[in-house]
Amino acid sequence: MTSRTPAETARDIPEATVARLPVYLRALISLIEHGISTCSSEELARAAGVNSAKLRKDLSYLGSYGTRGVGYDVAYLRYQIAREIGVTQDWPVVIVGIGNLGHALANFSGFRSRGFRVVALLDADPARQEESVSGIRIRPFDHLETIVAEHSVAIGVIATPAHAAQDVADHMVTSGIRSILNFAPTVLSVPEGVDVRKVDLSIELQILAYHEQRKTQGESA
Amino acid sequence: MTSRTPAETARDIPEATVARLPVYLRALISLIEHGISTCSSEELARAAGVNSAKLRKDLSYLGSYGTRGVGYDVAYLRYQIAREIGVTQDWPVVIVGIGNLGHALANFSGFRSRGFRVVALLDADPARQEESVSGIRIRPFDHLETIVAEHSVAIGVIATPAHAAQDVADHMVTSGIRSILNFAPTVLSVPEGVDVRKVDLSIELQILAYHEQRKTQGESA
DNA sequence: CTCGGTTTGTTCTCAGGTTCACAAACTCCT
DNA sequence: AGGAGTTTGTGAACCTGAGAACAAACCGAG
Repeated sequence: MTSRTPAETARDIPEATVARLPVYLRALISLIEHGISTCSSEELARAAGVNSAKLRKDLSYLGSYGTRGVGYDVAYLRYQIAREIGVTQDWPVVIVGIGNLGHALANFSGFRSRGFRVVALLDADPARQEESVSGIRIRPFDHLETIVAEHSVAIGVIATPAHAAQDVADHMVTSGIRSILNFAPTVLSVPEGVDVRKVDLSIELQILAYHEQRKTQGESA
Repeated sequence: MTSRTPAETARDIPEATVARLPVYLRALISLIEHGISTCSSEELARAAGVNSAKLRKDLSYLGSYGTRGVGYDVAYLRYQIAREIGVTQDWPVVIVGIGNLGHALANFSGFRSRGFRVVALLDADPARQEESVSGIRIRPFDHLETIVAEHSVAIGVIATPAHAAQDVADHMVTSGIRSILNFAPTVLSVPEGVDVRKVDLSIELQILAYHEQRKTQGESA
């Protein structure tokens, strides 16, 4: 059987699996670019950096898209995962806080090619509102609500300093944004129903430092 | 009274806890800046965005640094966590790939204040080697091995395009680097004993898109 | 010194995620 | 057509992590 109607496909996929689906998607695209049209779970798993059992179990949550004894049709699986994630059409995104990091994000071509379209760059500093980055003019932060309504923006990116982040998040929520990617090194509090994901550069480094310390510990002693 | 010798303190801290220690550290620093010298697990947990039971359990892996009926001495706990993570002294770091993101990372002041010191910026493109970013000149990529040896660099950051990342990682490993923070959207393969952490902007957005899609699904139907 | 109030550290239980291992299902060759 | 060889999908065991709940330990008042 396996998912006759689209509405029945998405059931309850474990969070850990959801976090890996984009990795599989990227691996599949890479395979396509290399002209590979079929692959086994073993091959795809290697390309994605996981083991094959986990890959197969992850895919089994989406449905039964492989063929036993053969493997997976790369293009077909790619479409199915993209559909499951929801990146078959582009999502409009706004970026708030166009400092160093904001610039880098605005210029990042990967967003465009992976299902996202930057519709606006916002900054509270009037001095920055003269500039434009990769063809998009920087606009005043208080245009947020208008822009969100106009473009049906559902996803916001915060790249401001830490002290401004909570205020930006509050405005995003009142404007109707329900998914936030936060690069500011601070804990955001948002109402129920709003998703926040955090990317924190120095935390990642500190985690590495911890392990590094344990490695070198034995030697120096 | 728990952990006489330093060698006995660090035992086997769960990975999930390690990932949260930097968050606690930041919350403690914030409390210090607000002039708070003592706090309960409840207060610290709120500042860190976790629940208090989890916080207490996490801290219990490090030792017994609180006082029942009172709470935690903020400054003392801050030092203990910093020591556990290993950021009481600065770690030298090199950044390879000084494009948009590399620039942003090089300018990011948070590294400096959180236990890391950027000792070199490297790029393979000779055109970029004229520039200097936040006072550090960009040097040719093949200086890597010399720099790593000279400054005892243990941590490397990759901010190159995807196609160059594996080659950079290989060179880092041969130079003696054993911890890598990878911003390039690709899976790195490294020998045993080398840690890689990955930060992938579009994957984070895709995870948000998945949940966003599920939220809006009910409405549009 | 004792008692009430407070907060930590820890134990126990449960949920979620990973890995193993194998039956089911497919292809290809003879 | 049948059998050998592959590869998927999944049931079950195992491991890691989260949360509730409580005993142990501390403070301060009287």
